[in-house]
Order: sequence, then structure tokens, then C-alpha cells
Amino acid sequence: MQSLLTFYKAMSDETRLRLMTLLMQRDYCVCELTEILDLSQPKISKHLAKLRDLGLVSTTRDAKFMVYQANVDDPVIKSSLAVLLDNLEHYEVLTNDAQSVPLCTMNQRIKRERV
Amino acid sequence: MQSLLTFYKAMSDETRLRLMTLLMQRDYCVCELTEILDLSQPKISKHLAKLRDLGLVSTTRDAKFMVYQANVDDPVIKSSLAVLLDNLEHYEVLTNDAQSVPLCTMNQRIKRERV
DNA sequence: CTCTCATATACCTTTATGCGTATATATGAA
DNA sequence: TTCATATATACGCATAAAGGTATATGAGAG
Repeated sequence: MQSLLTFYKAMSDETRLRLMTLLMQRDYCVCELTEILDLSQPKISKHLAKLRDLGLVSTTRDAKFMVYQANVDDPVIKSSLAVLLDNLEHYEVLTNDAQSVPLCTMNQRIKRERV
Repeated sequence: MQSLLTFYKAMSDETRLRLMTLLMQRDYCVCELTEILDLSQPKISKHLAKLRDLGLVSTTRDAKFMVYQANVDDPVIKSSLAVLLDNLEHYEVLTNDAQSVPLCTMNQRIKRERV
């Protein structure tokens, strides 16, 4: 039950809810997340570290960039997150986050790769 | 989004998770909940008050007893709780809670009424 | 009215949480 | 090596949260 409790606690903070929601949709590096949420870099990093400590996200280094990805195995937590994703349209902030296109270096780099 | 955040926060405490899970299954008075969770009465009352303040439960007075009932209208929160209830068997504590039969006065009274 | 049971709340202490600022670390470029 | 960029972390502070103990309140019984 502890994992469920810590999941709920993780999601009870607006910053982490936004981060987790984004990461359930695709991977992002820290600079992209900082830009999308428009919050200080240390704040973003600290919340990501918390999500990582709780085992909800994992990281991959890509050159200078730390890429975060959602990493949920617990089926109950997975279902809980599915409920959230299925209802994104109810939450303007989350919807906007998902649609926003960061202008940071990482994003430029990815765009080039896609060409 | 605030209601979702406070819902997650409410559920991030073990006592409240247990209380809410019980109340999603049927109504209980405080003495029953105190007995089932085997925790101090003020602790139970304070957590119930918090759940009531957040609008997740409501109360009815039945003579000396305050009967608490789940009271969830938000569809996303409803779905989130449904996920939990659908997975009760994964959580021994919650399963035990649901199966426990309190011996308190309220329970006696209800039993008599049922005869 | 008084007593008892059921419940709520006040007060206090401890611990957890979140944030800002400053700084450390890591990587690639020049 | 030196610099710039990306990210992590340390430190200090303010606030929130949780629990225990004691006490207040509310309702029915006698």
C-alpha cells in the first residue's frame, strides 16, 4: 500500500502533477519542462528528483541533456494515471502544457533530428 | 485542478485512504471506524473532518452517532476511487478493513434493527 | 438535572514539505 | 584548459501536516 500512498502524495503537488502528466505523454528533458511549466530550474529539478526517488520516472542522459521518462509498472498506479490522461480536457493547465512547444536547445536539436 | 490535487493529498495519508475506502463501500459511524482502524478516536475524527472539509464525505446524525458517508460528485475523482475499489484485493489492510466487523454500540444497534 | 457515551476540537510538539538563492557538477565546444 | 550550457544539490526559512493529551460539546438515559 505504501507505493500507492506515495503515488498519491507525489501527485498532490501541482508541479509534480503537471510534470508527471507531461511525461506520461512523451519524454522531455529538464530544460523543456522548465520552459513549459515556466518555473525555476531548481524547482523543476527537485520535483523531478522526487518523482525519480519514488520510482515514477527514470532518466537517460543524452549529451548535455537529462531526459526524463515516465516509468510506471504498478498496475494500480498505471490505471490511476490512465484515468487522469483520459480526462485531460477537464484541466486547462494540463491541456496547455501538453500542447506547448518549448523553444529550448533540446527542442531545436530534436527538431533537426526529425528533419 | 485544485480539487484533484486536494483529492490526491487526502488519499496520501494511510488513515484517510483506509477511511475513504471503507466509506466508499458503506456508511460508518465514528466509533465503528475507530474500532476497525484501531486508532485513537481524536485521530479518526480529525481525519474525517479533513475529508469532510474537502467535500469527499458528508455526515448525518443518527441519535448519538455521527454517520459518515462518501460524497463524491467529481467524475474524475469518482473514476480514481473506482480504480482503487476495483483493486482492493491488492491491499491486505484495505481488504481486512472491509471485512472487519466492529463490536461497538452502533454496530449492536444496527444489528438489532436488522433483525 | 446529572451522568454517560459519542464525537469534536484546542493546544502543543515534532516532523515534513516546498521554495528561493547560491553553488556544485557534468558535458561539450572553442 | 577554459568557457558556456544543462542539471543537481546544499542551505536556510517558512509553512503545513500529523499525532498525543486534555477538554469541550451534544444527545439520550435515568
